Amino acid sequence: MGIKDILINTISDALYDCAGKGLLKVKQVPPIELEVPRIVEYGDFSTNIAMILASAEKKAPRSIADTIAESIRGRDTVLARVEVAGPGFINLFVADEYWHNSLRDIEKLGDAYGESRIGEGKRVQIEFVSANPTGPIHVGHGRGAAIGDVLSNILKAVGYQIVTEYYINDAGNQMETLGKSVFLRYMQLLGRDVDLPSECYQGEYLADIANEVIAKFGDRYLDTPDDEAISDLADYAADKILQEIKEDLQDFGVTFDEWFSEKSLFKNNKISEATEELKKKRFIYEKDGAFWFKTTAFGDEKDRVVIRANGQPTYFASDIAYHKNKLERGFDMIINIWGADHHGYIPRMESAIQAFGKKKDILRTLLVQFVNLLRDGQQVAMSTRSGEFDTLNEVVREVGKDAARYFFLMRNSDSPLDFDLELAKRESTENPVYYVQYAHARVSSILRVAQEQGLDIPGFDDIEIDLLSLPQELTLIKQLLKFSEVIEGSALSLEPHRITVYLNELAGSFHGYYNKNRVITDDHSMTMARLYLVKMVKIVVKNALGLLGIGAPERM
RNA sequence: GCGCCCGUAGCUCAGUUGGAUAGAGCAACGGACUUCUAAUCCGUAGGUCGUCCGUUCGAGUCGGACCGGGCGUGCCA
Repeated sequence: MGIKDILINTISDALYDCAGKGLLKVKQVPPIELEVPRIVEYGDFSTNIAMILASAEKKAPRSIADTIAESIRGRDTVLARVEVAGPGFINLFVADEYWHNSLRDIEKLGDAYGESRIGEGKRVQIEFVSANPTGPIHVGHGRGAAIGDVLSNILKAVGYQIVTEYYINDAGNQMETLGKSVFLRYMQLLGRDVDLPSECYQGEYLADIANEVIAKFGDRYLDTPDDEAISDLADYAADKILQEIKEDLQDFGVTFDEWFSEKSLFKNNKISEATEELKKKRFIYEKDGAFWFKTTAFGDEKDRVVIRANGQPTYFASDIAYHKNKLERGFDMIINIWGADHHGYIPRMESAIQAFGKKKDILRTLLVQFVNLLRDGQQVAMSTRSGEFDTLNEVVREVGKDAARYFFLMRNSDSPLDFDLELAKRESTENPVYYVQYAHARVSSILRVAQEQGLDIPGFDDIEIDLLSLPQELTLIKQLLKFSEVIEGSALSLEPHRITVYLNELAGSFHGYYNKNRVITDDHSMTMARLYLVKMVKIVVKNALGLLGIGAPERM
């Protein structure tokens, strides 16, 4: 049981006690809210319960608070002090002893410290990146990749069963365009005088692919019918590009459990199955020669075409079939991580989910705002079309995997991200990723020196825990013990950046403590106590960095 | 026009389910290395939380209007 639950029980018991003695009228205890006050003087936790009860009790909040506080003081609790303050807050000060003893959990759990079971083994599918195999992935995809990857780590840590998935858009118009682009490059390389129209992909990587095709198959596509050549070259290029995408992601520390092909939906008739089902359910109707999904029935602003007048299904049709497939796989939750430019599709997908008879909140969509890549203060243009872009791979090579991941994870995904390449490269105090890693390296160094001096790194039972009584030490301990709660909050809100924010704070506390206090001194008992504390810091920093997929270096 | 996201210190951003005196980093200024890692720390300065109304004991947080920025608003993907 966490400290919050313990305290909620305490308060609840006190309320019943007061009611029993006739001091309060309350019959049913309302939900008790516990907050962590911003100001240390207001205690470790604070409750507004007296203010909530005021109107029902017809008494001043402060007088109710006094009554409750008195009752709490009379009980055997983990509290050192209970105070009534302000308009009627009850401030609770947890005894140092409780915090000290809780360190044992960190030691005992080690690598598993921070994990929990709130996910109850529920099955969650999380789809991210899903970039079209028409070009290398760029930094925008990188942000989605980092967020999706870390989110899945976090959800696993709190007890969900996770399947990560990449949806490959290997069908539809963009494949045609890809094939055509490669074909034209191919012809150019073989000396034919053809232009590459602006609607084609312009990137140089397509010339590389065309060169490969020449090396493998010579000029044979000059004599095959255009349709066939384009189709073959599209397949060839898409495979090749997808391989490169996989490699880029791997270098970035991101792998997927499943690679789901859009083409497979067509092959297995899944598109027509899905649309037929919706027709039967009367969610699809015909108008102007096309078939429309009645998304307005679920609150969308207008109905959407699923099959064009020319008989071709739209991208939306594939997505409906894909999500139907996700539902059939029986997940308890489906998470989509999309670029913010796709926000208009959320009502559409929610409509599809509901049309298949599920609640729309089984689907949770995370919108990731754009990355502004800066180099020397200048914004770098990103467009696959124009051929000018900064690929994820280039960024990872330039700043390293750790810095890239950390930068992508620093901010709420709701906010656009300024990614300054120069800053991320700098090995200095301005660069936040080093700040955190340095904390880990420092702890490691202390432990190393201790061992070199023949000291055994102590366990809980080897030390006098009371010696850790400095305010800075208690702050540090409380922060360490907050870790599980941070992970849970991060999981429930789908906000991985909370981990980076937490890590930054924790590293700050540690650096401050380190600079003011020596761990290894002539005082053997104190040395052992502090070595223990520092070891706990190491565990938490390492676990947190592990969730982020960032290295925890022993030395820097 | 309509829809979604954002607006907090000079800059980049945190801010849990509404709580008491709004936080951090960078930049600026001033300090701390015969010491377990100075990739660090300490201090100073910096704010009408875009504006206005509302909800309430209490609003950066909830609601409405407006202003500013981003992105959507295809029988493209």
